[in-house]
Amino acid sequence: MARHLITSAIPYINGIKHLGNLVGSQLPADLYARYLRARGHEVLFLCSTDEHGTPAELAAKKAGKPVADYCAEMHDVQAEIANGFRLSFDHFGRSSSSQNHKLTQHFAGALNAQGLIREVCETQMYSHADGRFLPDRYIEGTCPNCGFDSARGDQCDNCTKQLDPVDLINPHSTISGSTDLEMRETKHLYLRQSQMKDQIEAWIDSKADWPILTTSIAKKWLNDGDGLQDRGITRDLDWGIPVMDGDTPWPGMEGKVFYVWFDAPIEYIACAQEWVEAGKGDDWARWWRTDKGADDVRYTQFMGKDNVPFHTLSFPCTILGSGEPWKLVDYIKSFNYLNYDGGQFSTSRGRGVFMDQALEILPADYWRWWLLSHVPETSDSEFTWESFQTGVNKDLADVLGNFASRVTKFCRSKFSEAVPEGGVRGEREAQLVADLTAKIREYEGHMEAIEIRKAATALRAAWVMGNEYLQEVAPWSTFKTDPEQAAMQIRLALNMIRLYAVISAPFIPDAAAELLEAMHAEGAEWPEDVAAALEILPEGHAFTVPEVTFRKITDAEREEWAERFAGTRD
RNA sequence: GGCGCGGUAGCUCAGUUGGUUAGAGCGAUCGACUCAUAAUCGAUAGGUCGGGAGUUCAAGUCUCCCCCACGCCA
Repeated sequence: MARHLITSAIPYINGIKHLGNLVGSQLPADLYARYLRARGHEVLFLCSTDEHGTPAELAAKKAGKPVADYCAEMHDVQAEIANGFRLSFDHFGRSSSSQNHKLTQHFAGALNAQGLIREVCETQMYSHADGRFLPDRYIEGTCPNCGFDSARGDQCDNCTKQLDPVDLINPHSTISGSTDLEMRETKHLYLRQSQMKDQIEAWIDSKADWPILTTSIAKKWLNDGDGLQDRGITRDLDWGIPVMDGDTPWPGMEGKVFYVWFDAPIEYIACAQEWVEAGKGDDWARWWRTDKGADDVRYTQFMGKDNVPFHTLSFPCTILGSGEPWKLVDYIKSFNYLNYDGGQFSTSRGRGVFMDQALEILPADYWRWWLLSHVPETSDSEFTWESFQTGVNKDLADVLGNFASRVTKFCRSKFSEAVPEGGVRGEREAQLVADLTAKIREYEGHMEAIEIRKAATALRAAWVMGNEYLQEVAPWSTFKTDPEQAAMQIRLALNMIRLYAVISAPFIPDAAAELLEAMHAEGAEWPEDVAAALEILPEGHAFTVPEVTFRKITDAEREEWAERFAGTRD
């Protein structure tokens, strides 16, 4: 038994995420957390909402609400949807929590004490009408290069030229439309990541077992161009964590806040403090402080590839640079993107399926199974309704669900709704136990290595073994000549239903729970000994024929959904 | 333009440190069975492993060049 700290990249607050976001971090993290718990490990699985920054402010403004209220509401919405997908966070926190405020300010102070913060004076576009500095992308004007009239301050979408807001002709604020802009001087804090390049690189190099995707992105940023760059960690905004040097004011930084990328990962730690505050735990430090026991913790992070630089470079700079004994990540599992039917999911164009919509259509397990068995581990993968339909119908309805159905219904009709008595297992049964044992050990190996697709394949193969066995021993035939033989075969098959429920639970927790309930099973201990696990339901043990565990997706539904989600949400 | 991940049977993908006849699932075809959600099980299907060159006794698996897709950066 070990202790595992697991975090999923924290989703941004402004709206409901689509399936691509889900499969890229939260869902695989949940799978891993559930698996480790099932194996008896102590797990702390944390996630939060990432709430600071300009997009949140603008989304709140659009909704006509104070930003704090907006974030509180959206946090609850995201929490409810996460619950709908059965994401088993031990705590779902908020980066705007008081804990994160204090901790972020603490880290800034610690980094400053280590000489890793420098102050930089720079000029930025200020909008009088909006009463604020504008991030480059919120300024538009005519491109000096191609004449495109809606070029953004950071880049022209037409000719792709990189721009500076001052280059734009007739620049205006996209927030208010105002042209009353001026370049103003402002002071900001930079984290001197360049000082830590060697230390970070040595650390990355020591992680030979990380996914190629993770290390290749990290190394690119370490060695590209002039190497690891210092990064601004403050912004001229209202909504965020006020800049402080620990718990004392930072002269000249009044009215400024930390930039989201700085405070967001720190929320991983603050979330553990929130977890304690919420009464769910009593010692966050033993998970996060190596001087308080966290050396025994294995920390695994899950994220999409766009988040890799922050987790391999920026956040480690914060942790290591503080000079304090904070727990550093042990393994980073990163994912490629999930595309939608030939293109990208698009939040702005409403293209693809969003988390709330998915749950309106079908139960969480359908999505969990398909998404996890197609998770973009080695390269981008693609969601199509055809693939989803066949994947769900074949694997869940035909192979697993129908197995439970055929066994329980046969037993009810030939014997009763109780595990039948009599008969003795023979060679074929011993072979089945051996095969299942080998397959389940393989499954465990893939789960421990977080090879999710391979784990799904192994799990499915275990399900198939039940059907193979039934087909071969044909209890419907043996029943006619030797009912005790049939009883033994069905008794074994009934136990297999229970076994399948236990090992499948990390992927499809609701269906697993339903099957366990139908089998009137008590407990769901992991089958360390498969032979023993297949004798847990004894002769005479009553069960209930389960309802259809997985109904099939019809062609009509598939067509309707394909059209409905093609684009333009609301 | 630079960099990164890929380009393997109709589709989705596996293919360890190079080594006997390149694999799985789905789809398709044929067969078996009839307990079950018209479900299941079995067999078959011959893909120049993106293209070219090279290293090697031996390359999908290493080197170089090119093409394509996606992404990141400039």
